Amino acid sequence: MCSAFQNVFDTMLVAYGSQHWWPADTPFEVMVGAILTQNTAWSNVERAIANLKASDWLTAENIIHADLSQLAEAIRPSGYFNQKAARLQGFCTWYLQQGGYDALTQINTHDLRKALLSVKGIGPETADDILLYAFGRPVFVVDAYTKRIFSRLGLLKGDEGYEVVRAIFERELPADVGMFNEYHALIVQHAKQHCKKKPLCGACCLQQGCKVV
DNA sequence: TACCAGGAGAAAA
DNA sequence: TTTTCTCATGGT
Repeated sequence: MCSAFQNVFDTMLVAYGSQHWWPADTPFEVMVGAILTQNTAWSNVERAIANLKASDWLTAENIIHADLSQLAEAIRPSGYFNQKAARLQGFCTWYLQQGGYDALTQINTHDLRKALLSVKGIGPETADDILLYAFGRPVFVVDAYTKRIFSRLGLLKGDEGYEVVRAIFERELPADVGMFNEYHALIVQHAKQHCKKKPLCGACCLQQGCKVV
């Protein structure tokens, strides 16, 4: 099988190379980063994570015991800091109640996704970031870039909901963790390079080289 | 100055 | 059920 979605992946991989995601040292750091990056540029999240590391607050135990206002101050650069501080503590409370990382790895993907979505502040994209990049589950992460780029390519209508888009990608592609990891990272890289505002800029590899366009 | 960034939840219609 | 509003910093 060689779908249009496979062709887009091949084209971007040739253009940008392997992205080596997620940019984090531990699975727990992936989870924290996934919450902090909601509607926020990653460069701002990096500052917030550096502050957490400097305060030794990059563990679930230390986050829930941190003073909420001090925690908010540490993550201020990532924006929405009051909201995200409360959500980080809420997530970490749930995380420890579940028994931590090793206990969560025992749960099947469907149930783990459902459990993550039950946590306040964890929506579908954040849940899928965590499933794919922290737990290595074959889940396709959909973001605003995904909808924008694939709508312009004519592969999506553009008004589909999150779960519909996710189902399309997971139907069109093999359930391969390595590929899903790379695919989402390449979409982000592509969006940063090109096509932020224009309908498909001249330098866009998907316009010049992709067979589906 | 205005817009956008690796969203989510609550309130309003 | 669908749309709108709120949360907020930092770069362009």
